Amino acid sequence: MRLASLAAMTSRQQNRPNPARRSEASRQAILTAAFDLVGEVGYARLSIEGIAARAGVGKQTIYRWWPSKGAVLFDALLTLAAQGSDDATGAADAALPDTGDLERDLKTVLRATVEELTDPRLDGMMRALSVEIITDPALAALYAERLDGPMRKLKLARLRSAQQAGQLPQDTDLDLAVDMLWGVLRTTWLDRSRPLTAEYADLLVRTALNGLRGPAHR
Amino acid sequence: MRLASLAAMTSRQQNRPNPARRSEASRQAILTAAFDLVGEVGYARLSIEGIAARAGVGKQTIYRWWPSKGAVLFDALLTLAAQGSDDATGAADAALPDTGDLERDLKTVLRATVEELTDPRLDGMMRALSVEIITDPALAALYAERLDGPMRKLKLARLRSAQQAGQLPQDTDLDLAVDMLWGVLRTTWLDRSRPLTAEYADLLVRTALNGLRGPAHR
Amino acid sequence: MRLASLAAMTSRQQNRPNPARRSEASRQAILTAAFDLVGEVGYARLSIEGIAARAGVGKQTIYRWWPSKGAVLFDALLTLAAQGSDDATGAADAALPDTGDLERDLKTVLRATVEELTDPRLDGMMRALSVEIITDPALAALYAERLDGPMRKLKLARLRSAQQAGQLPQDTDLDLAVDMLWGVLRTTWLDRSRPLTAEYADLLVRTALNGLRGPAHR
Amino acid sequence: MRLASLAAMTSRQQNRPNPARRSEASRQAILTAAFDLVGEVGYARLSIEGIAARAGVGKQTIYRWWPSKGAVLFDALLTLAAQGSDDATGAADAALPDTGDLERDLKTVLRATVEELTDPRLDGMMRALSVEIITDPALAALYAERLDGPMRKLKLARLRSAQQAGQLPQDTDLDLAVDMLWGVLRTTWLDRSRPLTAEYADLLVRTALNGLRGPAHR
DNA sequence: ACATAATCGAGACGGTACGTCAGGTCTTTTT
DNA sequence: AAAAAGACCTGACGTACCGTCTCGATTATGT
Repeated sequence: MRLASLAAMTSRQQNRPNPARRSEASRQAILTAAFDLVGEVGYARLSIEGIAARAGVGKQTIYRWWPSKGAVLFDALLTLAAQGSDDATGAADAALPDTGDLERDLKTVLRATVEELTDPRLDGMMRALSVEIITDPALAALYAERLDGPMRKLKLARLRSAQQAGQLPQDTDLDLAVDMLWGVLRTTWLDRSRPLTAEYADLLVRTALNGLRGPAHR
Repeated sequence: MRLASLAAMTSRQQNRPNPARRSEASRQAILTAAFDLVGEVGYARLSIEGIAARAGVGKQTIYRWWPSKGAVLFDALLTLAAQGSDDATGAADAALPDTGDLERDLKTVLRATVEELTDPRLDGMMRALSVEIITDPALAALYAERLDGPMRKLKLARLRSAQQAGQLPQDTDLDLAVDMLWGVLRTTWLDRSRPLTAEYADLLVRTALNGLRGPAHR
Repeated sequence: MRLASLAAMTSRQQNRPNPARRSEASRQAILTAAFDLVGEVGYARLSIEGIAARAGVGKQTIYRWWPSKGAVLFDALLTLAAQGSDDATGAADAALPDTGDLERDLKTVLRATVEELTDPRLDGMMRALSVEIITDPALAALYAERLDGPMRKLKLARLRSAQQAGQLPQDTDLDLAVDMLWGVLRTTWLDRSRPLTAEYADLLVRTALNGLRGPAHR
Repeated sequence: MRLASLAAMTSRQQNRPNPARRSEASRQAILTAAFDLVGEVGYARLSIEGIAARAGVGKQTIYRWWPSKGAVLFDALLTLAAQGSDDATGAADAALPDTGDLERDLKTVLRATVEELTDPRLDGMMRALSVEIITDPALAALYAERLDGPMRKLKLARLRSAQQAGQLPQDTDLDLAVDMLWGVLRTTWLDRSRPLTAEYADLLVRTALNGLRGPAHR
């Protein structure tokens, strides 16, 4: 899916502005302001006016380019993720660690996720985005495609590799497997039902792999 | 925990009103209006003013007894749940089915949950409440104690019964087990990442019990 | 006019309460609270609820006996005036000073009025009552009859005495004369257009008596 | 005094809005609505919300430009007066009639004032404004400067002219003279103590000029 | 002397309006 | 032509009081 069709999904405006004349400085300022503010005041008190004021930008500049508060947030995270990836050799080549030991690799990755969710800035941002996703199916679809999708691909790739190595059965539903690992983590984080620690990540990986009935003697 | 301490957690007001003089008719009208409206207009467009108008009640009567929109929603669901339980022999005696066959029983229960989440009225209500819980830690605690807590107790009881019957290992983390069943279901529902069907429920139960590595030869 | 007919004018209630059972303590408390509060917070922020709270009285006790905020204020001033008169030999016998020298006597009385209007408590009270009178014709009539009326009688009596003594022409409109003295004073006070001083009172009396054209050579 | 300093007196807001971008249409609509409503429902039931609704304007647009209900009323009257003056040769050139006969001229003017106060719309408006002036000293000052002030100047000019013509003594306090004529009229009107007629105006002028002691033989 | 009925304090209730905040649109001026 | 600025209409917020209405808990007779 290319940018044009994405814009079609995102935008509700008739007289589409000309992206070529867009001010990159304003775009960056808005995204940064949104990210900072959601970390400072939380989702509930985040306002478009606040973002505009913080970014030193007219409100219309936001409304011109984004259809909703959630879209700005979404874009902020997307940009952030892209910048993060740029540190490495590029997003396309990114992959989860594959040492051959599935359990060890999963623990590594889930520990990293736990750490991210513990950062208060990312916590605020992710919660805000979660709210938007729950509320707005269109944004949820966008999220699934642009943010969650690429990540899920990497996860599935790692699991498929394990499947090919005979460490997972051929008939395992890999999408469900992803949910059973990262989905459970996400629920626990959203509900704050237990502290997110490395130990919890480890336990989660072990239990998901072995099942509730426990490890078989292999 | 008794009502007094619950009220202490819920209320932020100084001059606490006298619950003895509370109008039960208004309380019911507000809860019903909130439940109906969240189903009709969705969470984003739900307003206290709207609830008050629909219920034929002054705004102050809502603010007098609930600290936030989320608390009203929460109470609406709680009341609904209580009424639901009253249909049977009473909430106290409620228990999950226990035929001795854990897998079968879990499938029964998760299928029922799937059905509930498919009802558009409950869907709207639960999404609204989820948003509030994500946003407001105080409400999350209340939710954990009053709504999720009792349900979780029943789930844990069923799992413990299986543990005692030797169908689950003694060292299984039962709280994690609950998250691995219902938490995954909740994530899938929140993200709308796949259709919620009875088959999905069955697959989920099977996978969670056996683990991603698949069933062992026992 | 007796109390019964006054009550008939004042009250709008159907089931008239029994005055014999009325709590004198509450009545006093309400009147005092009203008087104190109007001095403290001014007319704009004076509320029935505030009076009730300050008086330690239920709101209904106010609504039962007075038809409006203005009526309470009016009653407070009336009671106060009555108590003031009781210090002397009684309201009925009260009279303005009559030394035979009209100008001197008028100056004495107007200086006293100036002093009263300078007291912040009476100032607040009188302003509040003025507002009510301007707004509510019924209350204005009541005021004219019960408060302004008796005072005006005394003033007219003093002027008539001067008339009989040949100090004022027979055809002088005495009501207008009263307005020309006390009415001008009231306007100046209401508008705060100049400081109210004894000198001003003197000047006013002199000018009103002699006319703008100045004293004739008699 | 220029507009800037007037605004400084009137406004209590921090982030002063930019008057250059003000909507003249909204301003007119608000003033007209206020004037009409005060005539229809009276001062007591006049509300900012009502004015906004009638004017088809957001409440904030009123709060942005006026500090209080009274200020709106005040402005409405001011605008009306300005429009009234524009019918003639302009406000600057306005002057009271000066035929050389002071008594005749004063009677003419006071009769006109009587007529104005008899118009129910102006009556309602003026009563409302009077209430605000009594209550709010800041507004009283504004009134004294912007509405009463200019009128008083004209009155004083006419009286000074009479003084120079030898029709009034040099030492007459002209401000007091104004109060003795228009102030008495105002009191009578506010209290509704007698019907306002042309005859009353004539009597008032005669009595004020000649004094209560009556005309001297000149 | 006691039953009876009304007043009392208290305050919850359905309302209206307050003054504020933000949403999303529109217009003006600057870059 | 986009951007900064911000006025505009709209709608909801949470609060303060309005005047009415129930609640027990005192009185205060009147048989």
